[in-house]
Amino acid sequence: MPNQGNSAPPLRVRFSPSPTGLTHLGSARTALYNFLIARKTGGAFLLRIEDTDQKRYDPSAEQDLISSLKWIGLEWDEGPDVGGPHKPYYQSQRKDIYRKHAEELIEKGKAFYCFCSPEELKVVRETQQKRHEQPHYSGLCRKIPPQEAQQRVQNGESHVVRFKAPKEGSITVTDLLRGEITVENSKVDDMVLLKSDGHAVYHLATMVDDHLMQITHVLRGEEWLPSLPLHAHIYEAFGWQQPVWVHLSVFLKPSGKGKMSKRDTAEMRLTGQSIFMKDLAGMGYLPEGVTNWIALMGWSYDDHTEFFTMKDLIDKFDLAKLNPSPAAIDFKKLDHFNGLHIRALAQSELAKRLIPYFDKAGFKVDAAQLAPIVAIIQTRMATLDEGPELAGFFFKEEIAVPAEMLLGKGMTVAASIEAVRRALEIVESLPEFSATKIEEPMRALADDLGVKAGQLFGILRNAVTGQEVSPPLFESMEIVGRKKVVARLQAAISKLGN
RNA sequence: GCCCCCAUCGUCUAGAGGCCCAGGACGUGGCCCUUUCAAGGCUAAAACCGGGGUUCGAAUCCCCGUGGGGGCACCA
Repeated sequence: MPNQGNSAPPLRVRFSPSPTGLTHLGSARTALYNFLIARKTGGAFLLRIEDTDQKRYDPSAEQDLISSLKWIGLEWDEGPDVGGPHKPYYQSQRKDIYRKHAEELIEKGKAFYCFCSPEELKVVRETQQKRHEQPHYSGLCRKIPPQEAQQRVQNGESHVVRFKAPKEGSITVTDLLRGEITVENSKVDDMVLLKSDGHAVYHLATMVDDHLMQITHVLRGEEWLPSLPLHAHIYEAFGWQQPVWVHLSVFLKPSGKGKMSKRDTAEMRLTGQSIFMKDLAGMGYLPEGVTNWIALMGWSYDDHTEFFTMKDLIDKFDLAKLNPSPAAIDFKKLDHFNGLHIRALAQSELAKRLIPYFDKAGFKVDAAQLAPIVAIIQTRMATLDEGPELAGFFFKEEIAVPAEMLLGKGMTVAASIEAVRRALEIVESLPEFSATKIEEPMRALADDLGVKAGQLFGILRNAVTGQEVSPPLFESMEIVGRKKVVARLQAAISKLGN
């Protein structure tokens, strides 16, 4: 659908993760969609760190988060590291703001102080569960007269602030992807807004921040859908206008059965797959490939277009084409997209990105050395770490090739030796050692020997590259260079002779 | 147990009542190209969860069932 002149108004959106572990695919996609719609509409994308749970907050997770988002090319207009008009962007530093808002709600009679201890609460919850009821707050402290509650707070009694959820009637909230959702108010619990340590809980902190930071659209995970009615009530209690709610579907494990558990992710990493951005980067996936892949899990453009650069995505992304149903992750498809983006890379760029992988495999190479090689391996890689597997032989001084690999298909030892010997003669006598100049006499040699070209080339491939599977033979020979080819063929002859 | 969401090939999806005996992509099989492996081209198999409505007509709307997913904390 082409944009008809009067495009969408600029949206203010945010990604607000809680850094408690490594950044995974699901978070990355939520961040990506937020970023895309901000850029698309010329709006703003903010990053806000939800670190009100001091027990779970992990600074290294925050580092991982920032680097993961940057890796796929996301930039934020406001956030912890770049600042902005609504700072601070750490919820732990906004404690006073939340306290003030909690008090405002108490004054309005929309919240109350609760002095129930966690132990008491636990007992109530357990009996409710035994009775097969949805666990909910008993309502005990709701009845305490405000003055008395105020007094107890002033006396230093440990307390929390709870939302006074309406108990009559029902509430209808609208989600962009799912339409109207109506829930009985009796199902909305008196959730804790402010913990006894003075920190706000998500339900308060996020609503307050989204309002204060003038967020127009909330794109968040589907796991928040059950608390949407609560959130709508909180907005109403403050008298604020709600943002547009968009709940993105969750990612399911490859089997499609449930979302990834801690154990699943651990097992997956053992098999060389991972849902963590950090791992994906190390495994040789391109940020372009990963981005393309996750963008299409839950969003689509049309029937034919599947290859997207970030620029394309910004151009084409549209909230209206979001899909509400959960999606199973498929790593085969990642490989496909990654291959597509590897092939779309300029050769010089590919060479540059390949260097660290050769390095890791123990090959000291530079971009100039890699240049001719890239040309013949570019279509042969799904991930960058396949580079050294495919082309490591170019940089080895010696290659060890077992004798049985040097035997031509259906050929005797003697015939194989003869073939290599004759090929060696050609290699040594060629005036110009280039791929095109090598091929012709080698084909003639095969004819002369009475063997198929494939039989001869097979022996030579194994002798020169040490691999059954390699880039094209003659191009490889040219790059390896005459001197080394001669040495490797001589080594093959002596190996066969023993 | 209770609440909510979702439901098209194995997977990601197109489909907003007739364009659909359902299209694309990944994966899988076959063929072509080819010195191996890829890439590329062609091709095949493969789906509207079930039942009721509404309608001249339903993959598309409604209801029920079933299945799947998510949630029920002083975590986010």
